[in-house]
Amino acid sequence: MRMTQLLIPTLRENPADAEVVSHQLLVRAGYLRKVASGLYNYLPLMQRVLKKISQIVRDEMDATGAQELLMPILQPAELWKDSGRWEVYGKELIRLKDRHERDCVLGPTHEEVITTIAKNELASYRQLPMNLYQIQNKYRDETRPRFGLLRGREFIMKDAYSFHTSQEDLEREYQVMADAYTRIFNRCGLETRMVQSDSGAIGGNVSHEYMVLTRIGEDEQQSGENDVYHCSNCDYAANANHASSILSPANTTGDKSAAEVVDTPNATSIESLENDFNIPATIILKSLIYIVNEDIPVMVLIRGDLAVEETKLKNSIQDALEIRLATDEEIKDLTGGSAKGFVGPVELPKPIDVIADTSVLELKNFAVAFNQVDKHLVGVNWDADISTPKNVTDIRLAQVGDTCSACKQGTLEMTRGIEVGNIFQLDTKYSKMMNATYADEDGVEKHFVMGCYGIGISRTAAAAVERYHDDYGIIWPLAIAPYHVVVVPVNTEDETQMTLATQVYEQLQAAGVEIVIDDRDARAGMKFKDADLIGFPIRITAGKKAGEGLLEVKMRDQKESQDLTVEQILPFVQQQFETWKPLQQQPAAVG
RNA sequence: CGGGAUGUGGCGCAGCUUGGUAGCGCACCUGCUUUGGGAGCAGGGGGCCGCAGGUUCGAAUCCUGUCAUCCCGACCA
Repeated sequence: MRMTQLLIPTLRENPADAEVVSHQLLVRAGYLRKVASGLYNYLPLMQRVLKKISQIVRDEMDATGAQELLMPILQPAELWKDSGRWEVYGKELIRLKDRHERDCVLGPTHEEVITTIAKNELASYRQLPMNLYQIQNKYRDETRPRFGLLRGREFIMKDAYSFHTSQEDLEREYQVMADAYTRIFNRCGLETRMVQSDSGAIGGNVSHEYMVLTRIGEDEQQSGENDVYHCSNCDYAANANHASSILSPANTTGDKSAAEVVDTPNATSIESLENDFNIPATIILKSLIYIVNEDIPVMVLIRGDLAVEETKLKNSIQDALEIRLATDEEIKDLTGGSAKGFVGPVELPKPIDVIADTSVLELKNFAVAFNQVDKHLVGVNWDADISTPKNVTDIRLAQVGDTCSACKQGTLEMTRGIEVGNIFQLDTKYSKMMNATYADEDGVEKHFVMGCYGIGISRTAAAAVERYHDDYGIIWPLAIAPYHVVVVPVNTEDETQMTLATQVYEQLQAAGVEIVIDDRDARAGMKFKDADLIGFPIRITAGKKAGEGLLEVKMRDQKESQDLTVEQILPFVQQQFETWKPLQQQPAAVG
């Protein structure tokens, strides 16, 4: 294509409303324009990148035997009421009414629709297993869209759904998908890590996320990244909302002491107890009150130095849709006049359900508040002073340095990553809710065992920019670049340069190379700046040495350039395709 | 949904405190000179100053309301 005919509106300055690098660069380089908060026009360059990524996804999905179809964005509310998610999904679900006042939704995902297809069209075990996928726009009414394409209200996603007769077959397909995902991201040039995760609103048992690893360790500004914990010894990796760990034991030596009351004026925090009253955080029993579904109070017990992981907590409470910390007034009401910092599981006016983290069981001679302001009990022991909690589970946020719960040898480290894919074992959650069944060998109707597998197409593009850029602009991996090559005639009025540039342009184009000729009557500096900003992997310049028949070839990710003749150009470019290897990351085994 | 900020040609911003007929840089159009890292000179076009009320002889500027956008938090594929 000729640059003069392309819509590539580059900007000299960063847009004022873009915070993260991928957003800034995609707007500046002419890929993206905002329509409204969280909604974007994908300009021609962006569309080409999205098509590249989509095609890689299609190739690999098709290679596994999955079949592509397309389901509607606009869906009837009935389906969502059938699955129960009309109530569960919350405000992120975009709901609207049609002219007949019928409730509708814009699909954030398509489990309901696909399960209906299975229900209606798959009648026999002979048709199973089956894996169906689509690449489609998705809608989520984010409370706060931000980070450009990393969290929009509309995004493009590949979503696949598989149907099976058994858990074993689901697990087989799950591994097939895990391997396909690794190949997909490798081909996109992205290093990913598969991590265990919480399955959230999608539901189900086992789930993993694919994270593009970005910065390591630095405490920089957020950019749509998540914390990823991984083991220094084995290949265990998990999202913060799922990571488990083995704690270094607290001080549990010594004889049991007798409990006594101490005055702790104004000790409303763990730090205060530690600093002002010399009570180590590791022997404090921290008590928090959460309100579940705006209704039911729950007391949460955890060791003083640890933090509650709220997703884990929510998952441990049956039917919990929403949880939050109690307000000061609620604390006062529930504890008979106590206040933050002095809440405890003893001497409550009315009993409150208690959920304890596993960390509290081994506490000995510990300190605890008992709903008396400015007082704590110390030297407390389970059973002797307080009955041991019955509802004990892992609800804590893992800490860097904790012992790995998988291999029990390594320690947990943390890195940051952008989630670009996820895979779930749904089991029979949706098929049961929507009563989707098939006839098995005995003629008995059984619920489909299901899996679902997502890849954020638009998010993957943004993640690639986050991962591959420099001060001058984007550095696309060859496989997902909008064009492979840009030819820059330094001076369009110089006939020698233009002739040579045109010759190369036509030759490469004829050979199937995706190429742009920058035929704008502009200064060389501007063309170079734009080429760097846009991120063409290969730049060919027809300049000073055009008279000698030489062109300057430079790779976007390298500093040096070399001079080649017209005859040498095509072999050189073809060599780049051959030597540009997708990452050779090995697929992970699903644990 | 809580806290904070901002809305002025396509983009980035000044002007607002102290009301008086809207300005700068980039981009755009014309001409000339330039042509290897975002050129120079000359000329030119484009703005209901987010929107709606109000105060005033007069409002981008002051007041009220409203909408939108962004940041922090809560939430999250």
